[in-house]
Amino acid sequence: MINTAEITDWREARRRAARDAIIDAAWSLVVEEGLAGLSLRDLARRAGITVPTVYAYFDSKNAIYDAMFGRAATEFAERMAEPFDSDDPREVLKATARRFSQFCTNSPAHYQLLFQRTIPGFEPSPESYAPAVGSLALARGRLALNGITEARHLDMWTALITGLVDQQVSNDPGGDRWTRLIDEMVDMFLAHCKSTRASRKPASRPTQVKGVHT
Amino acid sequence: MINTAEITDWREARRRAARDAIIDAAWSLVVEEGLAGLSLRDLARRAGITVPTVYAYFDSKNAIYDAMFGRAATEFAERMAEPFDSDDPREVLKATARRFSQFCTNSPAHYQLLFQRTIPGFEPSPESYAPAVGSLALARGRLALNGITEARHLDMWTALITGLVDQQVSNDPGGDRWTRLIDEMVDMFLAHCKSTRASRKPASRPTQVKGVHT
DNA sequence: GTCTATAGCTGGATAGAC
DNA sequence: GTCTATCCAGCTATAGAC
Repeated sequence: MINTAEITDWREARRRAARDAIIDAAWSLVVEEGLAGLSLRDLARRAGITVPTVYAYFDSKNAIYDAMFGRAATEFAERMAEPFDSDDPREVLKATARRFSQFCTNSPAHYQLLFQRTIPGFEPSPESYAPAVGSLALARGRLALNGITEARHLDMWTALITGLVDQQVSNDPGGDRWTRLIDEMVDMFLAHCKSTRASRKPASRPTQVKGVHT
Repeated sequence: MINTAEITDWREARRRAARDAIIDAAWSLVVEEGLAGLSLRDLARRAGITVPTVYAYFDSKNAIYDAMFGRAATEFAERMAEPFDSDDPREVLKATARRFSQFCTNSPAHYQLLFQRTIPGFEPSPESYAPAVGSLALARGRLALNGITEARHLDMWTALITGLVDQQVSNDPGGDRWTRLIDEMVDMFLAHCKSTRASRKPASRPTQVKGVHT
């Protein structure tokens, strides 16, 4: 005997698989052609379907961007959550920075969609955005292991790392002119935080997280 | 008696003025609507002319981007070259960073065109790019006044400053959550360079400038 | 759900009269 | 040099048959 709930589950699984396949095609296309060059025609062709079929699964192009964002954010969170070889807090921090930069330089398109806001009308939905928040908390914890807890220093950390990545992607794509500076940057940062502990006054006004960070 | 050289000069001045007016309109439009939203129709309307007239002065849309780049690079170079109140090298460096960030946060569109490479088929011509090279030399000189001469440290400097600006523009537009960290960042950077002088081995392989930096 | 066919629009760029 | 008028390519999105 078959109940209706089973049928519903089965249908929803099929539907999700189809959606996933479309997002697969979208990412493979965007990695090759760039984020701006994504068109529904090309996407449909790559996915082996037609444009109206795409619309059977996504309401609009922005809905596709949103699903792409969610996929990328999940992959990013998983990558950053993987365990490290070392237990030394400093090494963990360096490895974190290296992972982040590797993720971004491997695919500038991922970096662009997740961390820069370059697509005109698009903002990620809270659901797609959720995994990124977890990653930020993770980074906060790894900084805390190094005795860094001030909000000001967390902002400095994100600026340091994204600055390296940004220069690398913009001015030396495929190279390592900036990424090879990661270890030195982290050492500099840790030395600074240690030396200024309780010597500078902390940031006075409350800050709010608006974007995705390491 | 009128000679032909005078007539030629006069015509060229007129032509240059007309070109300038079009670039004026282009920038005013881009500052309002964003860099990606520039269309020749809107541009012509804003400039009070028609599309074919635009083509009488520019061969293509990319030629317009190039002229916009040249204008922005010149303004940037002039701004960065203005004298400072203090003679203290450290203060000069901080003021340099503040000026840079102010220029970028005042108009993210300028920042995007000059320092990020987000427009698909566009690369600036050497002529438009020239002023930026001068600014880089200027920054190198100001770092040298602080005893910083290694190429590695110059790259760290550009990463630090653009990182702050990037986070500011992306995640707290209109605010100062990151820009207010400039002084602390510069102090951290100077302390690091001082402490590592002749203690770390210098970067081994030669580096080449591909992009515009501070 | 998937297709063919097409609407409806906006983009860059041009022809040709004046 | 400046216009009117137009071309043509690309885009997102939809109507309607199956």
